[in-house]
This record gives sequence, C-alpha cells and structure tokens, in this order.
Amino acid sequence: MEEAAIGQTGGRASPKPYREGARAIRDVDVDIRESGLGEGTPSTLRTHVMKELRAQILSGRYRPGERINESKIARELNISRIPVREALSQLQEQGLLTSHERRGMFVTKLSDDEVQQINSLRLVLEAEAIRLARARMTPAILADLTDLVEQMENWDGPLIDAVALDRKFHAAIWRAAGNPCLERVLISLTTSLFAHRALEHVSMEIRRWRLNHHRALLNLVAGGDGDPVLAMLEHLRMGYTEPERYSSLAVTGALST
Amino acid sequence: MEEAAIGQTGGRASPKPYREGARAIRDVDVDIRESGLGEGTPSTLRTHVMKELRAQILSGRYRPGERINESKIARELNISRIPVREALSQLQEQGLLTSHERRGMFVTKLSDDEVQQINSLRLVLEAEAIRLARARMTPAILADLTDLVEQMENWDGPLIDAVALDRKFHAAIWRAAGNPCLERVLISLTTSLFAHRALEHVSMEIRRWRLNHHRALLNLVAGGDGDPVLAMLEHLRMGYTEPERYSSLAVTGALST
DNA sequence: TGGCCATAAACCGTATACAGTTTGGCGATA
DNA sequence: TATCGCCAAACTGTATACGGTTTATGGCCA
Repeated sequence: MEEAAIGQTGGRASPKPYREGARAIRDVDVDIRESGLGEGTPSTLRTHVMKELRAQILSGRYRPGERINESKIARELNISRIPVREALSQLQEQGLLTSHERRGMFVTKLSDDEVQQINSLRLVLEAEAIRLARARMTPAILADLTDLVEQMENWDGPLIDAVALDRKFHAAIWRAAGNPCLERVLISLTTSLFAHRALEHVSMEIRRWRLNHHRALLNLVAGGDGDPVLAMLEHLRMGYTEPERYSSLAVTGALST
Repeated sequence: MEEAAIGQTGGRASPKPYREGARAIRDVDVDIRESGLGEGTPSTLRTHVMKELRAQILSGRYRPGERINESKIARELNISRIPVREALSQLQEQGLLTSHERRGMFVTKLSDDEVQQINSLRLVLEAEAIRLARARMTPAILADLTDLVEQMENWDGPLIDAVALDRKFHAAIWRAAGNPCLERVLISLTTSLFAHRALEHVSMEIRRWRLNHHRALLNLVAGGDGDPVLAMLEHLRMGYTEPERYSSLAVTGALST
C-alpha cells in the first residue's frame, strides 16, 4: 500500500514514475522522484534530469569549462547513471555540453570567435523573424510584447531575472514569426550564449536597456519601416563587440561605419 | 593472443574497442566491432551506431514514419541496448528521429508545412552563405566547386549518388562561408530534408539539374553580382513547391511573381 | 628539489537483469 | 458480425555489475 501510494501522488492519471530499481533501493534521504516531481514534470527521468541540468547550467550553477561528473550527479539525485548519461547526451546535442571521448562531459566554453559566429547568425535570423513578425502582427501579440518592454524599462529586481525577461521578449518575436523551424534554430543558437551572459558583464548592460533599445525592436515589429538587419546589429552591439564579424554585413559595403 | 589482436587491427594507437561485455559474449556470427571498424571509426560504439543508423536513414533503409526497435537493432549488431539507446537519443536531437514517450523512436516524417518551413530558412541561410563565400572565395575552393558542378552536369550514374553530389556542392559553399556555426545549422536543417528526398521524386529532378542551375549558384559565389536570395529561391523552386512560403519573401513585395 | 615513472583510484563505456507500460490478439457478449 | 474487455508477449525505462582507460598521487632517481 505504501508503495502504491507513491506513484499516485496528486491523483493524476499519468504513468507512475519508477519507484524501484531492479532489486533494491536506498530508503534514506530524499529522492528526486519524490521531491521535484511537480505539475508538468515529464514522466521519464531522462527528460527530467535533462531539464534540471539545463536550468542549472543556464543559471550559472555549473560554470563554462567545468567538468560534469555523471556518477556524482547520479549519486546526488539517487538514481542510476543511465538516465543521467542520456540527459548529458541530449544536452551535448543542444550545444550546452561538449563531450571528450572517454574523459567526460564539460560545460561548453564559447570562445570569442564562436560568440561572434553565433551573433552573426542571430543577426540574419532575428532580422528575418522581425520581418515575418511585422507582417503577421496581431493586437494580442503586440500587447504582450509591449508589456515585456515596459517591464524591462521599469525593471528594478535582480539582474538574473532581467536576463530572462530579455530572452522572453526575443523568444516572443521568434514565435510571432510563425515559422516553428526558425524559432527552434534561434532557441538552440542562443541557449549556450545565454549560459555565458548569465555570468558575465550583466551589470553594465542593465543601464543600456533603459535606453529604449528594446523599444526600437518593438516599434519595428509594430509596423515601423526601418531595416531589421541594421536594428538587430545596433541591438547586438550593445552587448557584444563586432557581432557582425562573421556575417555578410562585414564583407559587403552596407555598413556606414 | 587472438583476443589482443582484435583491438590492434591496423596497428593504430587508438584505444581498443570493447571486445567483451561484463561476463559473456556470443562467439557466433559477425560482430559490428569486427566488421565495420575501418579507418576513421570513432572509438565508442554509441558514435559508431549513430553514424551507421544515420546513414541508413538517409539512404532510405528506414522509411519516414517507420518505428525503430532498439532491441532489434541491438540484436542485429550483437551489442547491448545501451549504446543503441544513446545513438537514437542523439539522432532525435538531430531531428531524424521523433521520440514517443514509452512507445519508442520513429523516423521523423516531415509534413508539407514543415518542408516549407525548413526551405524558407534555407533560403535565408544559404543566401547568406553565398554572400560570405563570394567574399572569401579562393582559387582552390572555386576549383573544387567547379569540379562538382561539372560532375553533376555530366552525371550518368545511380540517382542516389547524385543526391549526395548535390549535398556535397551545397556543403562546400556552406564551409566556404567561413562561419562554422552557419555551416552546422545548415547541415542540421537539411539532413532530415535529404532523408525524404532520397526516396521521393528524384527521377524527375535529375533532368532539371542539367539546366545549369547549380552553375548559376557557382557563378554567384565566383563573383557574379546577382541577388543570392533570388537565386536560392529559383534553385529551391525546382525541387519544392513554394519554398518561400514561411519566409519574409512571401510577405514583402520583393517578389515579381 | 624537481622531474619521471609506477601504482592505485576514480570514472567512462558497455553488458546484463528486472519492473512497468504499451500493444496486439483472442474470446466473450450484445 | 461488430465491439468491448482481458491476457500475454514485446518493448521501453531503469538499476546494478564489470572491464578498460584516464588521471591523480606518491615514490624514486638525477
């Protein structure tokens, strides 16, 4: 009876999370399957661990370049290494981890060049997203975006959460573009980028946000007639040096600089 | 001695592939570790299985929508399910497989909409690649590209290999762009696309290739002054219907059509 | 005292074993 | 004859066990 009750916590009809292993299980100290399993928790440990680790990496709990010990994580979570391995494997494909054969997983450390390469792509893709979003804009979406911009302009909380707001605003534009594929690529591109930004030079930047630069993007998607590429360039230049380095903007004569 | 010899095939200093499991191993019939392990084979089974399965999916051995039975594959390869699971997990992240929780992996079946969404992105990204490649072109790369175009124009072999040539030509341009990130995204985007094209409507298309359309792209990256976006649009229109559907080309007045 | 080699511990890659869920098929009933 | 419910086989998710490699530590020698 006590065993059966565990799987039915909350009375949901979802598949029971695995409570017992092949033979034995430690009955001491908390278990990930009891603690963290809230509402939208996926039913497999692999997915749960993956999301948990991703959040921890993005929040700065694990630093870029740091080694990820799968045995240690498995012990900490009181589960076997298999789900942890698979979660790490997924995170590797997402670009957050880098695998060194037979040596383990390491949190991806982006070089300056790689940051510029990613941003050069963002330039092109976000500009495209802005063009699409502008053409498909609805009052509801515009209201959401405006709300986010005003939240940022009036922000007075911890800086980490401001970064989340920033991401939320951009992600909303990506979604409004109406091309799920474009949205996926942009998310995948910027995830590792934000893992770095969560740690470094966030303090200097908050001031610049107030300079209505997100509002410039908002005006564009609201129907403004500026050039999305130049707007994105200006936007990225606030946080990074020469973000257009590996884009065609650097090689064509389009820049007045 | 016979055991030791297996790991040292070719006399390379690479780590020995695993020959024995925890306790026992079947000594009958061929083993993947003996058969397919050629030169550049990665040292882990997971990577090897991943590449093997990817090649089989891309070659049409597994059809879109088909279920992938991990136990069956493990038995066929005479290995345990663990490396197979991890390989499948990686392929899922690459977009070639879709996981249905507790029901298994299925070869991703792209809908018409998804194909259009991917192509709309290709339009933007390949155009950017062409602009970059044009600016960074070297005689050596140009020679390679020209050679590929001529191979395609004079092609008289099986159609499947012609598709590979097509991919090779585009991939060469992506690489010539000099932004590894852009290259990675384009590879990832088109991989699942080519898995479909390997099966359908390849016969009609071979004729159109001879119409020098790849040469049009070649001329562009060689220094021609046309618009890369329009060139890519024309190129994609040969194989797909309305590839610009989810791109900004569809919503701006740029199209004369 | 510093560098090199050997030994040992930790850890990754893989194999086998088991629990719960899904699924296909069979029989009973309307 | 068609539909619903039950049962068994197969399969996925996870746990534990083991072999080999990498790495860190300590002793030895220059």
